[in-house]
Amino acid sequence: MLKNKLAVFQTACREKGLRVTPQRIEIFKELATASDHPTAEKLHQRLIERMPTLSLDTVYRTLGTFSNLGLIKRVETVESQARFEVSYVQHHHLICEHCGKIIDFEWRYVDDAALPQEVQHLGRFERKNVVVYGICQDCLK
Amino acid sequence: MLKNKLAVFQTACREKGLRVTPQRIEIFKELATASDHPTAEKLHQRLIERMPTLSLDTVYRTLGTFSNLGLIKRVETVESQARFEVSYVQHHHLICEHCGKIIDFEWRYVDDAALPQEVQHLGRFERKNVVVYGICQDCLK
DNA sequence: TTATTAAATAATAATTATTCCTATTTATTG
DNA sequence: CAATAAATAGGAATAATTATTATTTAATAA
Repeated sequence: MLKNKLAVFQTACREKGLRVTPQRIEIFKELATASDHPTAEKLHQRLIERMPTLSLDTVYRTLGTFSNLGLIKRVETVESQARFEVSYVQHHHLICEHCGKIIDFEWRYVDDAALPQEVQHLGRFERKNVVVYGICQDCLK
Repeated sequence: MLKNKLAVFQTACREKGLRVTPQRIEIFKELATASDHPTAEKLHQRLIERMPTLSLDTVYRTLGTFSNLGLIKRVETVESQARFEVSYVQHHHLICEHCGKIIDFEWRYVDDAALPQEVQHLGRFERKNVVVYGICQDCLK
């Protein structure tokens, strides 16, 4: 499936006039195969193993570019460090207040719901994002 | 109504063993009467008008204390600067991607909904927070 | 295939946001 | 009013992110 994602990614880059550089490919690949919603710094740490000269700035810059183009998503959290993901299906997040873990979950009930009447005239609001705080199973033990 | 909020606030402080200092009162008051979900920095700017010696650190420290005790809430955004609010009724947020404005709205439909079945065994998750991104009316013009 | 060129990168400096340190002040309690 | 633990101010430190600039490189077209 990664090959698929990569193909989609490369096509998207070309469509938007973005160059397909080795750095961009590796950053995307790393994020696409990660399931822990890593920070820019964490991604950088992982990537320099195979790309020793990759700079942290490039990771930040690239994540910013991708997220502006909608290729990846910034997960909204209450922490100071931003966390990222490559997302294909619409989903929401559980955040453990104890260990900071972020868990994806799907919730069609909300995805399909119309926003309250009074929101309609406040603007054009569409992308719904639910974040649920609590304690994860591991931390409950 | 501010008097009410202040009374509640002072009682809460005493219950939790927090001293009721002028700084804490002013910070709480400022946040309770603000409707723009200000950042720590913005609050500080407003407060030094009437409390010239108030330090930025105190604002940060105090907001942290309040939010740990549940007296105020940190609004989750995708920006680097944290934003705060005093909230009494459960509500959610619309965020304008153009100007950054945050608008509160209520959504009982979601508040009352049970989380999906499969979330049940992932831990104890309760506080639901919906953030909807879009463009506000002002920015649409 | 190679030359051209605008875009992207690496490295480092700079900036922003937030937290820490410590001496001083102050709210609470008796 | 005195004692004291908690809170504050001010500045220094750290963490997260962004900007600067010289160098490299992907894309394009000859």
